[in-house]
Parts: sequence; structure tokens; C-alpha cells
Amino acid sequence: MNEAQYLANYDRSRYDSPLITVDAALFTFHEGQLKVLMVERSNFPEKGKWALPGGFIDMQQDQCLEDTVIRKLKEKTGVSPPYLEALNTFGNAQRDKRGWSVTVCYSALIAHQNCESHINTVADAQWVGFDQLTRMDLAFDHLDIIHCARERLKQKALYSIVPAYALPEKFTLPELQRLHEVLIGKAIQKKSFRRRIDQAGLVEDTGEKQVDAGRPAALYRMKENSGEYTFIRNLES
Amino acid sequence: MNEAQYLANYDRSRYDSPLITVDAALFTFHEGQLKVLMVERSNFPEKGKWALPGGFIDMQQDQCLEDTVIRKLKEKTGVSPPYLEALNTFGNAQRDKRGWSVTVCYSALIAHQNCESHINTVADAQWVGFDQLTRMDLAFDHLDIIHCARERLKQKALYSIVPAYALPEKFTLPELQRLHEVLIGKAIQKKSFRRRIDQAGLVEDTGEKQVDAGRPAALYRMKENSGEYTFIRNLES
DNA sequence: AAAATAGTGTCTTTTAGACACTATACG
DNA sequence: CGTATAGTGTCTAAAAGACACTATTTT
Repeated sequence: MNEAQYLANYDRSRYDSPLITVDAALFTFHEGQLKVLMVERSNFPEKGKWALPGGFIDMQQDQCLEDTVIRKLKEKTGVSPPYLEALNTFGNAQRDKRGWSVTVCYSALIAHQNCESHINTVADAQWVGFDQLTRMDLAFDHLDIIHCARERLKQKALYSIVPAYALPEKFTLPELQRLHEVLIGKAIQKKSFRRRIDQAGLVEDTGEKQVDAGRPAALYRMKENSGEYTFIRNLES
Repeated sequence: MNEAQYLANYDRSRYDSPLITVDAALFTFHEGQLKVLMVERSNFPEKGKWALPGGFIDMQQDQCLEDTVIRKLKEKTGVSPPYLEALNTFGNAQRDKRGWSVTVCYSALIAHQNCESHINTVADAQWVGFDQLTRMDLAFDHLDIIHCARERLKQKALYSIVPAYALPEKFTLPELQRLHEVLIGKAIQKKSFRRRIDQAGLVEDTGEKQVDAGRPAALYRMKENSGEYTFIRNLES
């Protein structure tokens, strides 16, 4: 038998295999809080519980795993997130009552304002403050997954400015610092925080100011590829 | 319908889903070279090409994804590796000629001596020097996966001593430094390398010496949990 | 003794922490 | 003016880079 004959005879339905889904932990920073997008399940299993946005791969529509996540996130938020990365894949015989299942998980960030209006039109989706999560009834192992994503984001806050993708395109440095402080769970020296961002040239001044209480803060925009930059030295954690 | 009824009626074979496999990039350091364990494929597709050790999840035998990798690695090496971590999951419609497929990939490290004898009894498995890989005909996207694993290992060499798991239980610091230098692709200051390991207390002196040419080197052993330690500052890359 | 490799002393450089200072807004 | 918040100056502390030095082995 040659490969062509093998492929012609190959029938995947002959083999039993685990369920496979793709999920995303989408974070944003709003009103001083880190929030995660959650979706209420309308079907069994775990009906009525809150879950991460996600679902099955559509082998016709999706060319790759990222296509699946982006499709699922667009359904809920109306847009595709500016930051998306593979988180981890969780699979075992117990996590889903239907049997052996695998979920390929992504972590994503978006500005609250960029999707708030669309989310309000989607009845089953809402932002949940990170601290409110434990009071909700979450489906599957999604709470573990969110903690895993949150831990990774904390690490990123120590050595990069990736968290900035959870803010609007134009943001102030004090705003970004507060986000990093929430992620790290500790105050950061203002001077240290600004100095490293300045020296690495990661942001550009838009010239605009944001007025609140006190002195107006300069609005910055991330420079191209600033998300890839990693500092050689971490902030203390 | 309630959940019990839903589950009783649930039949996963009704839904077509991607192929799912689990693969591992197992590295070792031997004779001054970084090597990867490769397996020659005995079946279609990609028959005769070299691939990462891996395969399908056995839903009876394996309780979780790690069980699958460890089972597959044990088949080839006779032992389970002292270091194993999730790498990434690769999935798309093109990577396997049988159609939409997903591979959950792990990265692992082991001492060459701990599995050499068993590998020699397995006809289709062998260590391949990293630099020889491009001259081989590799199956699927496994070369990309290896490069991804190698890049992650390089990063770890900059901020941890995780690569030490690719050495025997007892190793010398010059040996570990050479491994890190291969991974980083650049010479490291001997003093810097030793100082940070000393200060963090990551290794303990076994009292034994390894004689080669020149002054004998002290043999060290990693302390418990030294693999989890991350330096606050990276080596320069 | 010479060669080879292991291991140390110590000065410089880089970068974060600490914290007091100045700047610019509002009422 | 006082209060609030943004942003800077500057000293200290920690840890890596550079590199010359000493130590211990074999031949």
C-alpha cells in the first residue's frame, strides 16, 4: 500500500477520540479592576454556569486554532483582540462529564471601550471583576484556567508592558502603572516604572493630555512591537 | 431534558472532530552538543520520515495529557524524564494529510546516560544533534515545533538553571555553563554564571570531583526545587 | 616547568528601589 | 491659597560584565 491508497482509505470516524474545544481568557482593565469576559452556558453540560468564551473547532470555517478563538471572541465582543497568545492545553478524563476532553486555551487582552457596546447586545456575555469570580458558579475547570492566565499576565507585568493591550490605544503612564500594580499585587516605584519604559523607548507621546483630578497626565501610545520587548531585569515581585 | 438525560443520550461519534495527538521534544546534552530524540515513522502518513516521539491519547490507559506523553517517552527511553513542561499546541487543517489535526506538544529534558542503553534497544529511536536536524527529512511540522522548544529552552537558560535537567544528576559547573552557552549561542562570563548560582543556593557540592584535563571540577547536585527558581535579572543574550 | 582547566577577587557598569523634590491642574 | 495628581533628580543598592588573578591537576 502506498500513501495515496492509505489516505483514500483513511476514515477518522473509526477512531474514538477526546472532545476538543478552544477557549479564551479575555482580560480588560476598567475602573481600576481587572476583568474577565464570561459567558453563561445555555446548553448541557454545566448549563446555566458561567464559562470562558470558546467552543468547538469548525473544520470548514477555521483554518487553524487561532481562527477558532478569534471567531468565538468576535461573536461576543464584535472585534478581534489586539493581543492573543497561547496559554496552555488542559486535557483529562474528568474535566467534562461527557468524557475525555481537551481544551486548547488562549489568553487575550482588549480595551474595555472597544467592545463594551457589542457585549451589551449579547445577552449571555459580561465582564466579571476578577475578585467576583469566586462567588460565581464556574463551569468545568475554567476557574483554574483563569488563574493560570492571570499568573502568566502577572509575570508579563514584571518584565514587559504587554498588559498595556488591556487599555485603550491612548493611555497614561499612571494608568498603566496601576494596572501593573493590580497584576503584581504590590506598589511599584513610579520612577522605576517610567524610567524603564522611557529608556526602552516603548511608548510615544500623543501630545494630548487626560484631565482628571490634579495635574493632567500625558496620553501615550505604544510603539510598534513594544509588546515583544522584554526588560533584562524584572521588577521585584 | 435534564443533564442526566442529555449525558445518557450524548454520542461523541456523531460529531466529526480534528485528529488529536500528543508529542514531545526531548532534549539532552551530550558530547558538547544539544540533541533531540527522534523516531522514524513506520506507518503512513509521512512513513520513513523522522518525527518527535508521540502519538494518540489512549482514553483507557491515560487519565490526562501528561500520562500520554510519559507513556510515549517511556516506550522509547525506558524512563520518565525529570523535567517535563507544556510547550504549545499546534493545530490547523494542513499540517497532516489526513486533515484537520491538533498536536499538544511538551518539552522535556533528560540525562543522556539515563536512557542510552534503552534507546539502543529501540530500533526506530535515536538522538539527533540539533545541527543535524536540517539535513534530515522531518515529518509534519515537527521541525517548527523543535525550533519553538529550543527557543523556550534558550530563554530558560537566561533566567534559570532548568537546562541542568539535561545533564546527569551530578554535574560540574563548567559543564552546565557550556550547555547554557550552547543554548544562548554566546559565551557567558564564568564569574557571573557561578555567582548567581551560588548566591541563590541552587546546587550542593557532592564532595566528589570529576577529573578530565587540568584541575578537577567539583561535582554538584541540584537542590530540591532549584528548577523553579528564576533569577530577577537575565544574562545578556 | 608548561599546559590546561577550575575557581576567585575586585573593579566597573547597569538598572531598580527609595524618596524628596518640582510641575500643573482645580476649587 | 491648599489639595491632588503628574512627573523628575539623585542617591543607594543589587547584580551582571570584564578581566586579571590564583589553584590544582597531568604530562
